Amino acid sequence: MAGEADVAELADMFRLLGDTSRLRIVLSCLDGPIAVSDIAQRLDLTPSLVSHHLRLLRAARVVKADRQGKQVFYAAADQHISGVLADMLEHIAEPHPDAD
Amino acid sequence: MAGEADVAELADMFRLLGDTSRLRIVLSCLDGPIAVSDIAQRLDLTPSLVSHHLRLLRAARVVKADRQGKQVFYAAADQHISGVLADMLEHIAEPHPDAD
DNA sequence: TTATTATGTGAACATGTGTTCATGTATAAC
DNA sequence: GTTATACATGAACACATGTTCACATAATAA
Repeated sequence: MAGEADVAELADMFRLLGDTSRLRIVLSCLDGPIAVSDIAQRLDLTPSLVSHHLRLLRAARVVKADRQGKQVFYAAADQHISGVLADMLEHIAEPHPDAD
Repeated sequence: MAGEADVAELADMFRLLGDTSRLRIVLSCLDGPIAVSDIAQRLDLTPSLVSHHLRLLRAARVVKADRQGKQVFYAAADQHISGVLADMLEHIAEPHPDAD
């Protein structure tokens, strides 16, 4: 169903979304292009930390950068990201018949 | 868009899928119910390791267990999981105009 | 009961990684 | 040129976590 190389890349993508700070950054980028400093202020994180995370997210093509003067605006790279998040939110929202 | 508690649970789910071994285990469960020992053999992992991972996956309701005699069969918990994996695979499969 | 198979679990180690801090680079205004 | 702002980056620390090993539990068979 999925090749060996795909599995590694898949895991990389999910691992990126598996951190709270990074996930919040991605969610902030879903609404539209937003500058690094605005993300930092909105999430109460240091600009340094946000930049570190954005570098990883950009390398994995989760977000794309767009420089405008001194500021750099980041936005979600494509629709699949929001699709993944929507599906996962549905999974969480599902009622649990607490079967253990 | 997403509450603070949801973000934490979302991140937990993605972190689980962010490990290669665990992701392969989940993928093995997509085809249908499969026993622990079969997963271990198919993926060349120790049954102990598979069991450790399955415990986490079951706790997060990614997979569900079904005991049948000595064996325990695991399967994907719901459709959202496969949906998430499909979307993420599409994201990876997308052509990259190598813009850095 | 004992023996065997299948799975679960706790501890310990090794490795990965998120965060902070200090510093560096880019762009704009003066 | 200098100064200020916005962002990026490298090192170092602290912590989380995947894996292994030894052992425990569940279920079947003799």
